[in-house]
Amino acid sequence: MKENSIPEPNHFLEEIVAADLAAGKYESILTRFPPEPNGYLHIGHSKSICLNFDLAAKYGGKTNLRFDDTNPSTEETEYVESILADVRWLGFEPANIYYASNYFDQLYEWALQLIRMGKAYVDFSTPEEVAAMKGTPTEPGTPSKYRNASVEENLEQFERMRKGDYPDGHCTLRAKIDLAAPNMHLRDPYLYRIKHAHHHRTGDKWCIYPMYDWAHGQSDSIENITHSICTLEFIPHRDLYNWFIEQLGIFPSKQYEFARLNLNYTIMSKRKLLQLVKEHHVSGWDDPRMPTISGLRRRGFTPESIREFARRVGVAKRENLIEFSLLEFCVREDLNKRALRRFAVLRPLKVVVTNFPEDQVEWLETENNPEDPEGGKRPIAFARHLWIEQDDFMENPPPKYFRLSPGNMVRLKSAYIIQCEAVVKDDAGNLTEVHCRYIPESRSGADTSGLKVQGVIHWLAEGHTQTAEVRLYDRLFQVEDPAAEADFKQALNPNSLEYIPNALVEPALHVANAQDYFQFTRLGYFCLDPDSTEDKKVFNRTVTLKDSWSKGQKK
RNA sequence: UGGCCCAUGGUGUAAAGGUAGCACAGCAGAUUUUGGUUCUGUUAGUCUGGGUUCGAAUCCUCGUGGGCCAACCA
Repeated sequence: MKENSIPEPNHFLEEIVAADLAAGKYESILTRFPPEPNGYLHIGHSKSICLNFDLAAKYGGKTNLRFDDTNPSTEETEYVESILADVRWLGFEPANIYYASNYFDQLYEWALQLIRMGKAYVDFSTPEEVAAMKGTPTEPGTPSKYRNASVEENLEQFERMRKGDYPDGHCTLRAKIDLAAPNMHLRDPYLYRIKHAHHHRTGDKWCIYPMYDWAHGQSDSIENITHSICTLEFIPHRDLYNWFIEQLGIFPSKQYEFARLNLNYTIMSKRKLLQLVKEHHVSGWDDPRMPTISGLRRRGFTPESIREFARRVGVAKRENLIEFSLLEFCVREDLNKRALRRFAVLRPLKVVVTNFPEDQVEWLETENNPEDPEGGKRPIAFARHLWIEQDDFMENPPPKYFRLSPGNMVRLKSAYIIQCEAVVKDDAGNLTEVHCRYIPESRSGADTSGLKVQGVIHWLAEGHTQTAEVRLYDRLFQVEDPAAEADFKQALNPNSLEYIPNALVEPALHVANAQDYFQFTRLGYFCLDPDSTEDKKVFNRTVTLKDSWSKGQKK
C-alpha cells in the first residue's frame, strides 16, 4: 500500500494502524473480535465489533471472529450461535470463524516447551497458598516449594495432569517469571488448571484447560493478528502477553487497549445480565429492555442505528458513561427516514361527529412517509364515530394546549377540522364521549374554510380498526449508573414495561412483518414482536418521538 | 500506601507548541396538516499550583481526582 493511499485516521487506534502501514511494518492488517461464549452480546460489544471490523475495512485488512472458549464450565453452544447471529445482524461477516479450543493441542505443545525451558512448573499449592505467596503490590512474593522441581519432574506431573490422574483443583501449571515484579500478573501466573468438564467443542478430550493469558496472545499469534484490540482492564496483561510470545518466538501480535462503552441507566456486565435472566426480572436475553443486541433488535433498533451510535461515541482511553439519549437520537434519525407511518390509538376516547351522517363512510388518504417522496399513500376511513387518544382531549386544558377541549378546534390529520361542542359523562362522572361538529370545507388538501388551527391529532374510525397489544418500555433502571449501586437489582425500574392489551390500530397493520419498522403517528416508533399471533398482533415501542410539549409541561 | 492508565462544556469527542471545534443534551426562534422532521440562533469547557517558551489544552513537574491490578474468570 502506498503511503499516500492510507486513509486519514479518526482516533488513536487508527493512528497506530496508519503509522504501522506507513512504516511498512505490515502489508495488511488483521484484527479479531474475541467473545467468550458465556452470554449474549450487548451494546458494549457492538462498540468493539464495529471498532474491529471498521478499522480493518478502512485500512484494507480483515477481521476474524474467535470464540474465546477456554472455560468449559460457563460456555455453551447456544451462546456461540447467538453471538454469530448478532455479529451478522449488525452487518459484519468475519473473514474466519475460529475457536481458541482449535488451538488446545498447540497450546499444550507450547506448555511442554516452556517446561523444557525451565520456565514453567506444576504447583500443588492450594489457591489460598498461592495467593499468600504472591505477596502484595508493595511486598515481593515468596517462591512455592514446587518452583524448583526438575524439568523431568514437571514434565511427568504435567503429563499426569493431562491424563486425568488428579481431581479438579489438585494442581496447576504456572509460569516461572518474577515473584518481585510490580506487575502482579508476572508473579508466576497460572497457565493450566484441571477441570473434568465437558467442552462444547472438544468434548471430553481434555481435563486441563488453558487460562486466558496462556491462550489469548498465542491464539492471536497463530492467526497472525496484527492489532489485538481489547479493553482497558487488560493493560496489566500486556506484559505477560508479550512475554509468552517472546519466549516462544512466535508471530508478534500486539495488544492495544481502549475504554469500553458504558451506557447510563443500564448495565453491561454479562454476569449481572445473566442474573436478570435467571431470576426472571426480564423475559430473557432478548427482552426488549435488555441492552443486549438481541434485546435491541427485538425492541426495534436497526443495525444501522447501532453502527452509527458506535461511530459517534468515539474511541479513546478515558472511562466514559454515554447518555442513553445519544442512542435514541441515532435510532430516531434512522427510523424517521424509513419507518412507515400508521395510525394507532393506545387509549381510545370516543368522538361523535354530530353533523356527519350515521351510515356513511368517507375514504380519505394519508401519506405512508412524509420523508419519502416515493412512499405513496394509503386509504383511511372517516365516519361519524371516531376514536382519538385520551391524551388529546382535556376538559380544562392548561395554557398553550393545542389539542381538543370544549369549544376548541383541532385538525384530524389528513381529514377534517372538528370543534368540540359537548362532553358526555357516565353516572360516576367519567368522560365517555366527546361530541364535535366537523367543518366540511376543511378537508385535507381541499381546505377552503380559511380556518387556522394549531393542533393536529391522529384518529381512527370506529369499525375500521384492529385490536393489538402494545408494549411500552421505559429504562430498566432508575439510576444513572446501576453498576455503582451496592445492589444493582434494587435500582430496577418497576415501571419499565407497560402492557396495553387492547390498543386500536389501523387495518393496514394486519399485514405487518417482523422486519418492518413503523411510526405510529405522534406516538413513536414501533415494531412487531415475535409474540404476535395471526389473531393478535403485538407491537413494541422502540422509542417515543421527541416531545417538546410534555417536556415543557413537566417543568 | 507498589505499579500502571486517565483528566477539555451536562455527556462524549477533536485540536500533534500558534483563533479551543464538532456531536448529543439544554434553551430560544422560524417552518410544519405528526408539539415529529427541517432550518437558524444560543448557553456552557482545558482539574489545581509551579516551570519551559514570544506563545501551553498540548512539553516538564508538585499535587488533586477517577479507574485498573494480588480469580484454578475472560
